[in-house]
Amino acid sequence: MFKLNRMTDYAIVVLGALAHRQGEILATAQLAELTGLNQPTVAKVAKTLMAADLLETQRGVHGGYRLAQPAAATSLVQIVEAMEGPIAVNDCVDGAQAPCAVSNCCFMSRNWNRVNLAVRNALSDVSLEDLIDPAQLFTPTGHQPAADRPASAVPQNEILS
Amino acid sequence: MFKLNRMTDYAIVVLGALAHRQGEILATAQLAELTGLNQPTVAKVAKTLMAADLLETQRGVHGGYRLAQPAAATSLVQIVEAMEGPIAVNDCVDGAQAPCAVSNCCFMSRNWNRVNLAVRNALSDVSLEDLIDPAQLFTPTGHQPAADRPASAVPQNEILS
DNA sequence: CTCAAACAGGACTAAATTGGTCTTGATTTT
DNA sequence: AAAATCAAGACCAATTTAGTCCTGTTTGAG
Repeated sequence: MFKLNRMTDYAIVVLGALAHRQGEILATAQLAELTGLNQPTVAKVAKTLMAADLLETQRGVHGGYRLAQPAAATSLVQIVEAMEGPIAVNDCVDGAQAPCAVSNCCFMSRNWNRVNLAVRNALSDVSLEDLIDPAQLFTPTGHQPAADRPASAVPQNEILS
Repeated sequence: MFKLNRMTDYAIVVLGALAHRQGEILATAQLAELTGLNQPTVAKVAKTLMAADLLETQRGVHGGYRLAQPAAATSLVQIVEAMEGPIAVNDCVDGAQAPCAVSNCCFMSRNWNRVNLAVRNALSDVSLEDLIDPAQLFTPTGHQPAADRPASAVPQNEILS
């Protein structure tokens, strides 16, 4: 447990594909093909990443997405927070989405913040470039999408495996 | 996000109560009263903590639970792993519960393991004793359980807040 | 100027997970 | 023997997550 959402996994693969074709604008259909995800899923992920300014978009015919910044400049914590909201191991932590229900906040708060910061630092030390290996990624012989297998039996995130 | 389960929060409060009454054997009913949780919830949490050898039990009349080791010797990672299983930010990591679906494991595996280890270390650096403050915890004037409020509106984990 | 390709934004449904309760049985003390 | 207590697991409800779809807007090509 303590696992990232599947959508976050997808985001990393999509960003990886864009990093591999550095600077190019890729449409969701192309990204879907490169990553093995379905096009609507790619679109959803891209929308979320747009809201966090991790992607730039070009609308209209021949539109698509490209990285807003180099892969080396994008840290894992940016991606995770883009997809899942602020890192907050519980509601006692600064930045948690649900506010403390009791007005004089948790007496453990200081310690939880310490834990939270440590976790956050662990993620910020890793860049998108660190995470992907462009040489092996998104090549024809690499990974095959689960196109011919029942969708229920094979979750899409196995492409990360 | 990246949040601990509510059950893990409960576990910490229960362990905190036991740490406060160091060495004493407390029944689930007593723990429920001290923590503001319901007795069945305490029982469920205690069962899980038993399975991870974080508690010792005494059955029969005047039975109950006590810490299996001092609070300073119990790290947060032990508690989290007891309640949620091994720390695994995704399935590409050693120790993940779902195995890699592709046989030659993820090419990102090495990097994910690095991330995972960093997160795990962040949790192992904090002991149960660090986390709780016995002086303020479980005193009559401390926190009042959400007894008179509708259960649906107020999740039990606000006691951590 | 019109059409088609592509993104924007959000609503919606289904599936999976989590949280909480309950029941039945075993153990120990009085 | 009875009462108090834990053991183990089944079970349902609530929440969260994943995935799909629809309607609108923008842009380039013909």
